[in-house]
Amino acid sequence: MSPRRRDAEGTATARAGRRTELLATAAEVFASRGYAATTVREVADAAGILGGSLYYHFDSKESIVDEILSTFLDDLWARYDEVLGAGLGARETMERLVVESFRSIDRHRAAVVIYQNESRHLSEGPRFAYLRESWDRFERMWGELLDRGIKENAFRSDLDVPLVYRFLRDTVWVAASWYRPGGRLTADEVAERYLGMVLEGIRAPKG
Amino acid sequence: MSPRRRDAEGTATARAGRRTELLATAAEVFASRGYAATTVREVADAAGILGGSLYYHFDSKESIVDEILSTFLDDLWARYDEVLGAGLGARETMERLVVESFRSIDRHRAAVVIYQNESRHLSEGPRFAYLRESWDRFERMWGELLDRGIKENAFRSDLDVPLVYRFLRDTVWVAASWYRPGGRLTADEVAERYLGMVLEGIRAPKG
Amino acid sequence: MSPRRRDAEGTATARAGRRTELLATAAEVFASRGYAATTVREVADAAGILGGSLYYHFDSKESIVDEILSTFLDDLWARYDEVLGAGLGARETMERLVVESFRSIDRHRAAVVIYQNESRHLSEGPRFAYLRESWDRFERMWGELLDRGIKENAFRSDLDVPLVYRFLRDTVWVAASWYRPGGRLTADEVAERYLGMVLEGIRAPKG
Amino acid sequence: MSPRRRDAEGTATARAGRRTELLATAAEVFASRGYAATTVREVADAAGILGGSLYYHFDSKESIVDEILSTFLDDLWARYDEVLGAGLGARETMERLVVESFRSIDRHRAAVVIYQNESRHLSEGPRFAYLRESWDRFERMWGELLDRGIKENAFRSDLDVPLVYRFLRDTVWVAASWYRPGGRLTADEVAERYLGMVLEGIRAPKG
DNA sequence: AATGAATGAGTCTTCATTCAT
DNA sequence: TATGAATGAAGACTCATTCAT
Repeated sequence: MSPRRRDAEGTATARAGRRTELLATAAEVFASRGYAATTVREVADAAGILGGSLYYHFDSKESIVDEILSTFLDDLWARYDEVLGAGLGARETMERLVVESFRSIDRHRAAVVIYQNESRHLSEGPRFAYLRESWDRFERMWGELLDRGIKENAFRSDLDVPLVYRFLRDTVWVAASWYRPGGRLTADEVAERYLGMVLEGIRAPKG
Repeated sequence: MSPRRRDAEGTATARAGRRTELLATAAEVFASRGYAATTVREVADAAGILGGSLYYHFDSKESIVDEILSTFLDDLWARYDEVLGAGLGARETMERLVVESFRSIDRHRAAVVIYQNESRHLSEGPRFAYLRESWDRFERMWGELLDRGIKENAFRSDLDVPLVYRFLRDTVWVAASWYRPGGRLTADEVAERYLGMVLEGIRAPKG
Repeated sequence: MSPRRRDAEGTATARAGRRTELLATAAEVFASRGYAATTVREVADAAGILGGSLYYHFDSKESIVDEILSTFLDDLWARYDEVLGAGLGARETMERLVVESFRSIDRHRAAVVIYQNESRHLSEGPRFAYLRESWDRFERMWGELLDRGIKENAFRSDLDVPLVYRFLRDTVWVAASWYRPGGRLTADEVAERYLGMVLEGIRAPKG
Repeated sequence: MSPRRRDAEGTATARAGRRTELLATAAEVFASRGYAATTVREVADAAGILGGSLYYHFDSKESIVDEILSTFLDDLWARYDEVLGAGLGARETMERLVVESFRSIDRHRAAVVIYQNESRHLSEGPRFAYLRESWDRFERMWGELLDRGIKENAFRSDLDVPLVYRFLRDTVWVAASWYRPGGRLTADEVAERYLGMVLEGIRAPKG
């Protein structure tokens, strides 16, 4: 690699790095104060620059959340698609989807919190059509998986699928509101315990 | 009872009725658009009056959410306290708490949504100390209940109590985001299925 | 007329009156400082209210110019249409159009100045399509009138119609930049002298 | 001439050339969007550089218009002064002034548009005193010329001089708003037709 | 009880300008 | 010469709140 090339890459990387940095900062602030209640100035303060300076990097407050959420969802669906394409049985698929979900909470905690709290309101605008689409794919994915699991005798046959889908969906994501990377449990450990609870129930086995 | 008094009471009742009406309207709007993102004017529009007119009934936007949330929590804890005071076993206590929770979603859907979405942010202000208190009572209540249930051999002894507490807590309340009174299932039916899932798990029983 | 009705009308009139007042003030300020260079605050100052208060009456700065210009053009075309519908000869039609133009400068001086200075820029937005339409009608009107006048032998046959059209068009409206209602000459007097100049030329008659 | 000197001159010339280029670009943009409504960034975009880079060449946005307008006016008055110093009769003087005016529109179209649209507002600042002076010289020049023409029996004796002055003044310059160098008519042809109209009028000669 | 008009602080955003590189 | 990142003042607009009627 010539020095020239290294330089050019260095600059491009630096630029992308600054963006990523600002997005991470913004995500943190949006997650903790709420998107609507957060002022652009607060985001800028947290980034150590002035309010107006953010607009050198981003078009608008909205485009900031947009980028935060779409980055998260792109990453998430890439992992999900890998799992779904692996040709596994329903229960193993479900287990791995749950693991990937908790891992994505680990990587994108702030984004997940925003997704959880704001996507319902944001998805009304045309700019956020992808949120609705993601939502729908989610619903289809879990619905089909539960149905398949029942057929494969992996899940109980008396499940109320739409209801279970809702609980699984929400239950995974709300974890973002309390999970702290580097805390007592790793993402994989949380996933394991969560699966234990969901699959086996919490009642003591009859003796 | 003199006619005078009846009049006075009639007026007072009418006034209280109007208040309740306005609170219900406001709760609905706050729930669907988010508290911070909702303008006083939107609430007033939904109530068919002008923005300024709301201030005849309430001191401020904040005092409106305040009243919505405290009404809901007062009612909720009254029911919880009844259950807790009944001297039941851990599992039955848990079952009845879940049932009361879903019933309260049925009665206060909008308030629960607001509680779910905004209480973290709101509870920072001094006016909303009761939200933090309620949160703490919640945590203690479930923690003690789970511990007791394990001792009583009602729940599996290998539960990760803090984790299970979090899942139970969130899992119940997020139901407010999709539950519609008068829908396919009554609150009690949802509670029953939910309990089935949580207690027994979703995995098909072996052999 | 009952007192009730008088009251209602009084209120409606007062409301419309306030709007008209604010529009007149805004037009004056836009005309003297230029639309883009005028701040909403300057308009509000001139009206004796605060900047934000203007938004009780109008949606945006743009909607203010919009209303100023469309009011002026509606009035202008109503008068033009009367003249055009009167079945007069080309020269008399032209004379009366010029008179009506100067009269409209008298009634809508500020609006005409704005129209003159800003319509080119404004008409690019979709909201101001009517400016382009008015412009086109103008062009057609004068083109046809000049052609007809030449056929009727009212105007010289060697006129370069597109060129003359342009001069007539601009020449009339720029008068708004110096005409002051209540000055040395009335609108009708200016029109008369203007017509003398345009029709007969300024060169001394030979012989 | 040493190579060194040639180089230095070459560089100086190149620099001056870049300046001129940028000024032409800026003039075009100011003319089409309006000075106040044009951002420095738009000018830079049109020149293919970044916003901040303009400040290597110019002190401020204001100094750019300043240079555009003063260049134009210097050139214009140099030509006018030649005509005025030639000792011609009033009518020939007037004809040649008009010709020079249209020629200057040909050479400085964008500058003339800016002059026409913005000089009233700009001339309020101290930096643009020369605009007011030019305006005054203009007025005196035309006033004296018309008076002299009447005395010399070149123009009709019943002219309303202040009025005719205004029409001549504006009428010539507004041509900049539609004239396109290289169009159907050359500047001299437009001048000729314009003079025909102004001198002889547009009415068909009697009998 | 409610209206209509206004307030004034604050929000998002723009933009001329600066400056290290 | 030009770039990229930032500044900071100002601009349009919003909105909770007030108050005379």
